[in-house]
Amino acid sequence: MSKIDTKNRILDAAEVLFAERGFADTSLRLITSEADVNLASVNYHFGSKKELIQAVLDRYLSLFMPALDGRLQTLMAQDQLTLLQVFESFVEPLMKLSAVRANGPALFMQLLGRGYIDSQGHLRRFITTHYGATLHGITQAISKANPDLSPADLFWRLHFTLGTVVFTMASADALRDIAQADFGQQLDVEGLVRNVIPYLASGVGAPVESTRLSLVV
Amino acid sequence: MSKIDTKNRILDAAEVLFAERGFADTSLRLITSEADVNLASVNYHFGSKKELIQAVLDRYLSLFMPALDGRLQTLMAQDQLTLLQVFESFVEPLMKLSAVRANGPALFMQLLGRGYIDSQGHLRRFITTHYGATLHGITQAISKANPDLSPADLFWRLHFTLGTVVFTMASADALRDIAQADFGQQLDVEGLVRNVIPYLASGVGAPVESTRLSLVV
DNA sequence: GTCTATAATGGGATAGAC
DNA sequence: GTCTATCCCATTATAGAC
Repeated sequence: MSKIDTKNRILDAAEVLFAERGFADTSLRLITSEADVNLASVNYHFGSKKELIQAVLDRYLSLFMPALDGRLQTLMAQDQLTLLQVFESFVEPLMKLSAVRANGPALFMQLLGRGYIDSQGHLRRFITTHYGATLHGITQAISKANPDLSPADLFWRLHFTLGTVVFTMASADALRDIAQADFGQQLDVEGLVRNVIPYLASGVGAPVESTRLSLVV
Repeated sequence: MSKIDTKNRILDAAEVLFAERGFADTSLRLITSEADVNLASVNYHFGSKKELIQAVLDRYLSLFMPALDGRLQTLMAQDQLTLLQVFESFVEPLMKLSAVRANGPALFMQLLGRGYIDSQGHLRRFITTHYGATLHGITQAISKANPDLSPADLFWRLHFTLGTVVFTMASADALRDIAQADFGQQLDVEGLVRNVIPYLASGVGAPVESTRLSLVV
């Protein structure tokens, strides 16, 4: 096995620890000892812990977002599309993240969940400024698949969906252990993702009337 | 206004900060200065930061869980019940948490989300050991409302639901700000909860066949 | 029960030799 | 680029006077 450079050793160790323990609970000392590199090298290569976190996330985002973008554009060229199709278009870009490393898809989703909850809105801002076009493409595709949704409903349901996915992925390891112990079920990441898709599509496509009843003025 | 005792001053300050910033990012120094009590009093009254976190959560859990339990038992006495009814039975026990403090319902949901993601499974274990009977009642009610779900599907979809709710609530403040700015929409907590219910009910009730199609072997 | 003072630990970051 | 040594800061927790 060839020796990989220090920078990538740090990234590889950091993303696993960040995904498992969250950003705040992962010290640079832990990362560098796991990566078997010197403590000072993090600051040399990345400048600070915060910049390391961004680098870890962007290794995935810079692959995932353009791939998703392409998928969505293909989809939008169709006359008709369903919510199921929209959500299924996420799967392949996600699974291709195994190019970064074997369980890249799971790590990415876990990091996304951590990032959205941990730091107060840093990640949200980073994504909307850097990948705003792709995000807009998502809302357009869903709008086309379900034109009945008002912009406000669409906004909320997209965030419900995000919550479903990132929370599930953030606790995926624990949940799969339980499913294995209690039901003898073995799901890999793609199986888990495909398991959640009908739930998402059905939730996003739910009738809106009952929502309206309880709006507060 | 009457002077409340130190213990409750700590609890009141702690839960707000925990909900806003997460457990790891909230120091005892911040809590005690916000509560205007002495730093050492946390350890005197609660023993440790960890026990303070549990006390904060149990102030709500000890009210919410029995109330939900009663609701579910009433529901189970009916001949027929729908998923919407099951999820709507959560609303009143949740809203009654405003007895603890004005925005108790929102705080509780945010703390639940933080707890499930932050500490690696501590909260999950705490809830399953202390409130296992109520959790079992939830699965029974959903099973009765939708007998087609296999135990494994039910397990997954319940956790999808949990993810939807806690993630939404953990970022509720930011999301409501955005909804206000972009759509002029003002939702209070109950409005938000009732907004999410059709999504949940529809997701949990989604057909299971499409799930099966794409399971990976 | 409350306070001050301090212990003990672990964190991020950096200077400077190699 | 890498390493050691160290700075400086913040944390939790506690001892002991009041």
